[in-house]
Amino acid sequence: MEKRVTSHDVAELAGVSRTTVSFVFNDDKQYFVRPETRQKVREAARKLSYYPNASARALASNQAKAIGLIMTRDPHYIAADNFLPQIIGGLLDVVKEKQISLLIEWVEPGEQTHTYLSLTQAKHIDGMILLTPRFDDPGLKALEQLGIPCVIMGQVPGSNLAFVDIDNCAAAHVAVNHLIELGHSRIACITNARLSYSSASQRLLGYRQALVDAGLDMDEKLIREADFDSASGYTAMRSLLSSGSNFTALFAGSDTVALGAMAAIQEAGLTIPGDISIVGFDDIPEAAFYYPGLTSVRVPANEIARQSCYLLMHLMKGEAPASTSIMLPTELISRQSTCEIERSHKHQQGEKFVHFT
Amino acid sequence: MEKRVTSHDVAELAGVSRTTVSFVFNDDKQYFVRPETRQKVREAARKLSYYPNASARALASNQAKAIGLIMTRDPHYIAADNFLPQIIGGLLDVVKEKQISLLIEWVEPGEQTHTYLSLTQAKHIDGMILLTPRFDDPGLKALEQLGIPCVIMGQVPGSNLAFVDIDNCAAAHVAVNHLIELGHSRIACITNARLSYSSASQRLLGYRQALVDAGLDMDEKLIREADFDSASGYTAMRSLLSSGSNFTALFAGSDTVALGAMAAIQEAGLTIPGDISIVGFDDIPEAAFYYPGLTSVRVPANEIARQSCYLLMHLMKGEAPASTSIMLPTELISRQSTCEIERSHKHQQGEKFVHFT
DNA sequence: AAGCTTCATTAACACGCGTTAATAGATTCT
DNA sequence: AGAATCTATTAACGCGTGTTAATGAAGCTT
Repeated sequence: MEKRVTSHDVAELAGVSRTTVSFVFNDDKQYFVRPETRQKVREAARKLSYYPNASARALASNQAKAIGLIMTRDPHYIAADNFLPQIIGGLLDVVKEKQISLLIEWVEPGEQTHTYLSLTQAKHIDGMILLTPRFDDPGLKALEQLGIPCVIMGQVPGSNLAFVDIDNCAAAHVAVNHLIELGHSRIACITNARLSYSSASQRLLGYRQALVDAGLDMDEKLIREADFDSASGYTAMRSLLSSGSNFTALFAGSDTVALGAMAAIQEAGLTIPGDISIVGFDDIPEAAFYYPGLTSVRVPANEIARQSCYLLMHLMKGEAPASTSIMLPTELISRQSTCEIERSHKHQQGEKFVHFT
Repeated sequence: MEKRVTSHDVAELAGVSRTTVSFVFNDDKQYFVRPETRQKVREAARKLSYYPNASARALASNQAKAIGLIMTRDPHYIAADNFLPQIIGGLLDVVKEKQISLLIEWVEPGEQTHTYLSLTQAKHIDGMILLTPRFDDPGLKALEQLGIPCVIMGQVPGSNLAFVDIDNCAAAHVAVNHLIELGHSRIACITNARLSYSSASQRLLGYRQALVDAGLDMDEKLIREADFDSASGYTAMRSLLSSGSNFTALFAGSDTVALGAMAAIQEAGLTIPGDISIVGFDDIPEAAFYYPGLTSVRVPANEIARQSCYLLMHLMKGEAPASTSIMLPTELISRQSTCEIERSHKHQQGEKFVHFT
């Protein structure tokens, strides 16, 4: 069992005090260390392969140098979340640049308050990013009251916490309107999650408003709730198809759900977009490669992650950021899964498809 | 600025010493605390909403109570990794149960040794799980020498580190053999990543052996390297199609890559499996919903994650685990993307598809 | 009643580092 | 030359906890 190398050892080898070593390693501008001394310290550290102890550092400085990504859905659904890799990719980019660590945590329903407080009070992390919390999350108020640095990816009405989001309602409106402009009037909707998740209810709202604004009838029988994964989208579409209601288009709350729906449609012997046009949401990297290429609302996942991270770091520094709520733009990406309703009566076979991406 | 609540405060309120508080919070079996005293302490802690400081704890006990998931590919490709959510889901499950934290880190090529050492020596984490490191990762030797608790998801030849993996070569062999049994002899291959990743080279090896074992010709012109994402699979297939070589089946190193290839095939006006049969790898949750449903090798992602985590925790305790290398079984899941070669000459339109899942 | 054991609790030190106020040395100013 | 200023470095304390060896209390034996 080798003795651990401490700053004391480095100081000794370099012939300076521990304090100087600390100054060097923290690049303290305030206290000037002679370049020559600095060099000696660096070299001694290298020789001993010294790595400053993170816990001791955190304890002394009262900063964990870490942030947490907190997820509220349970691991089973996390596994089906095709959006997550993009988020993590974006986050990793920034935390690497800022030299801090990223913690990932899952909170059980009912345990929110405890988990949030325990994570921050225990100083495991300096701040947290909440990934799409639910409407009714009771922990949010606690976070707000205690003034804990926190950014929500998504929005929770009634909360004053900082957030980064897209305008789900408006984006859904655009998506559905696209279908309407193509001549569709019977448009089904499958949500991306249960409605206690704000993104799901917001997207549903946009769907409703688009129909209303276009003066179309709203048929509640054309609405289904899915549950994050493709399987639930598949089930929802089967239910729609067997319900007897007729429709010529679908607005899906996520690409993952849309994929399941597409499978159900094709399995039933119907064609896309010939019989049913589909618009998805998220524009995950795979959407362009689905068959047919899925028209979708591009959500700047990477940018959401990055902005959340930057915003959080501002809050952690105690700086008042320019804005505590950031809305990022979305864009409808048109591919082959949507077409004018007239075409639905034409023959669709042998059609060539061209990718837009 | 409120003063932080420490174990001292709790001790005071409960009328005991700080040591006793520590005993209570660590459920120390060795030192008996009277149930009555224990109760007093618990209540005092609750009243003050006391959360033990993680850094101080880590410093004093020399355990971070955290493990790290270390990824070697860069954020851009992490974003396209549909396998990741399953891994994270499985990991979260276990670490939650064991009451430890999960850190996620990305290491730059060239920085491996430094990053690994810094993470463990600095005691940010007690152990690490390396997600599919590359063949030539120089940091692995350092980890081995220092005896740092570490589990590899995947395999690196020449390393004695513990690992959890599937038999990539054998599984690929089975997958390709499936195509051969269906009568295919001209089978293309697109790897799931560059060959410096061991899973990619192992799967390619299985492909080669299957052809050899069946006495078929090996045509190097039918092999392409992809790069994790669907886009690279798409590009690879375009390259295959325009190369002039003819083939009636494809073995893709991952479902994500397979999806890109499928898009390229369909875009070229060819049908699956009519003109080209496809077998993927991973069996990600979406594979069943692709069009057509993708025949794939099921990799027990969740189980890999769980076993890795358990194994790592054994190593962290210093226990000698039953086995330091775990191989998990795979299974070929047959769906609609593969068929006998004879069918390729029949008319494929209007075919109904049935899902197996 | 003195000695021994068991049970419950505690005082005191250690963990490795950040940070402030103080010190010694070098330089400039009057 | 002496005082004042600046530069480079350090001694000493504190961060909040885990842990060991020691202490005291209580019960039991002889």
